Amino acid sequence: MTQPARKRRGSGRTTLHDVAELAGVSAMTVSRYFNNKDGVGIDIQKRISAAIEQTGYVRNVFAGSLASARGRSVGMVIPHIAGGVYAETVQAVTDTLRPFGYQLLLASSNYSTEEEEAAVRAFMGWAPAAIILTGQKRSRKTTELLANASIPVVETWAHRARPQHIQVGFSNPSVGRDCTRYLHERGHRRIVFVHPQRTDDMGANDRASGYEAAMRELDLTPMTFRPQASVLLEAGAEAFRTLTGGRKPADALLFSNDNLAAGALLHGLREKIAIPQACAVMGFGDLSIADKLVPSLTTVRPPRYEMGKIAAMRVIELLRAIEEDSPTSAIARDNLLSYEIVERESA
Amino acid sequence: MTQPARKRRGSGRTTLHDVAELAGVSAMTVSRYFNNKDGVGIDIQKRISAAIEQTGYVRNVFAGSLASARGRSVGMVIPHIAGGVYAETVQAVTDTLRPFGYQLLLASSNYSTEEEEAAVRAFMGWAPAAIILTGQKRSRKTTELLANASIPVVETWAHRARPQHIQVGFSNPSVGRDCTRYLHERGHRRIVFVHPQRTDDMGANDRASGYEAAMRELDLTPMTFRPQASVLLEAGAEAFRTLTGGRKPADALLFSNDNLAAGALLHGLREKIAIPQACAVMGFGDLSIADKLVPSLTTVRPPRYEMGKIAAMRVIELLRAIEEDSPTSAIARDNLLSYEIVERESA
DNA sequence: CTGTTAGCGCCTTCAA
DNA sequence: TTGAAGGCGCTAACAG
Repeated sequence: MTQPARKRRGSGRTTLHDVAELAGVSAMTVSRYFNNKDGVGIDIQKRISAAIEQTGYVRNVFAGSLASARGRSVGMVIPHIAGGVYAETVQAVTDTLRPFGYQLLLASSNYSTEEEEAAVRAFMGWAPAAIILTGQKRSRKTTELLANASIPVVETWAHRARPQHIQVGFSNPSVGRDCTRYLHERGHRRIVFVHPQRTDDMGANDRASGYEAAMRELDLTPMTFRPQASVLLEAGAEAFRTLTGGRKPADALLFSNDNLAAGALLHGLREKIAIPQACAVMGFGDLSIADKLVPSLTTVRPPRYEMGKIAAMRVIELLRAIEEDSPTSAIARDNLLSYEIVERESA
Repeated sequence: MTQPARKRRGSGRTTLHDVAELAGVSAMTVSRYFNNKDGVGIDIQKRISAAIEQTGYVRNVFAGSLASARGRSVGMVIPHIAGGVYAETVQAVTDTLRPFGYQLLLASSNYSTEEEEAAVRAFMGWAPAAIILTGQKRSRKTTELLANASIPVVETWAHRARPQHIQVGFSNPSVGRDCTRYLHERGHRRIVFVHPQRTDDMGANDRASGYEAAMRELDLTPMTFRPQASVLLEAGAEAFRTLTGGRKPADALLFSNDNLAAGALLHGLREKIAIPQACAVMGFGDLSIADKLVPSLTTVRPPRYEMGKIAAMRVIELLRAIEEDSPTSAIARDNLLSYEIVERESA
């Protein structure tokens, strides 16, 4: 018998053609069934859906994406998956994208713009429908890559005056300002801002500048402190010890993050110092520890989940607009979300 | 002029052929350059790499995967991204896979086997090279899907006697047993196991059974308690209050998780009850709060990162073995990792 | 070590 | 509303 010259064996999985054959229609009709059901007769729809059920057919994403030059994924780069800060944003993105059939491609940059660049480069091969990034600091090359890709780009945890991409974030200076006013309203005057030890947390610097502005508006003298200790909790204790001692002790400490603040509360507990009576303590982040400390920590909850959700929604809207060739101008490019001051016992 | 009947415009991006033309070789050679550099002459390699650099070429994953019927991704389903328990495992998987060029496809099941099934089904279209799941409870359909896919499957956070897939986990009964012995060695005799309120945490049940076995071995009477309060922290307080009161108060509480234990510690702090003097407290999970509480919480650290790392490594080994057609029997199918009892102040 | 040929499975385009 | 033809960009199989 004459066998074909050579034959590549396929993946072995059922294909669109198998389903079409079983349903007694052409492959094209089955393809339409998936892409816009409306264009297929009701009776045929039933036959097709039965055939799909029977064969357990799953569409081959590669073939479809190759043919249509359109990916069914959204790439996302976050600084760090563990640690819980960005996990909620990722969760929101997957939650929001799932109903629309987009698959999340996740990569972690480990806080490095080079690793972010590598991740974006790797994404490109997947022809993602859109890319979601974290923060607003990127390498030149990354910016180039994104520009060339000409796909929607959304920055989460970002808030700048002249955004290059769609951005979703909150204002750190406002956080600093609002916290300062919050403390002022409660009668505190000698309010000190405690920096993190590392200076690479841009958000903290922005909160500090908001604090300084607010203090000046209130005719108070801004005072900042940067602990020496490298461990967060120790640094918090150091700040508390240093700033509440001396001749002119602070009456409120505004910490750049919850871990530092936790260190202060812990110090207070061990030394049996009454907080907030001796000195109020306020943090930022609303980490899971915040409401478990004694006293519970007054802090600021950033819109972690909301940022992911809004980012994903803007992506969906934009993709739909592009597909329908409708104007994208109605889609909000600058999404400034609100944070929440969580009033607890420590301030 | 005769124009071609119809022409689809490509994606517009540079293709393998563009690179090949620029380098003065055939497309196939460039393809080989990517897949096994060794099979290409040194001088040609240089020409190719220059051409890639010049054009900024990125391989189209879809075309490659379609042609080779081999995906360059690994699908992973976890119960919950936010919350931090599984985030570290995900981080480990991405960290480990990245050097090998595999892209992570992440999905969250929200603790539902149906959603897990949907995620696995969605993955199938991406022809993942392997799938990593969490836990050992799955729907019939999922098991079928996996069997039909005939790709490596790894279960993390799993430990069963007759594993269907490669599994990476630790023994919850052993945790219960070891904690019990730990408390016994420190002189505690009236040790009570505190269940979570919800009964769907299989791990907790397994730890309880380990506890019960150990107690019997020690000729002690196992006692368990299930709080009524629905909020974890309140439930922990309730357990502490209930179990340390009465005629025969417990002298050690083994909590099924850190949050419950934190509730107990918090209760102790508020009521000025000395822990561990009045009653020792031990948790499970080593959440970030554990070392920030007062007293700091003695607990068990599950190998969160390690599980992800080992899972990814087994995937890599298996894929390599399959590719090289070498036996896969040497690859460990049952990976039992060790946890660590973290001794702190509370027990 | 390098090139040629054909096809992976789907979708775009055109035609009916 | 449905079908036929061909190509998306790459790689397996074969040939040299």
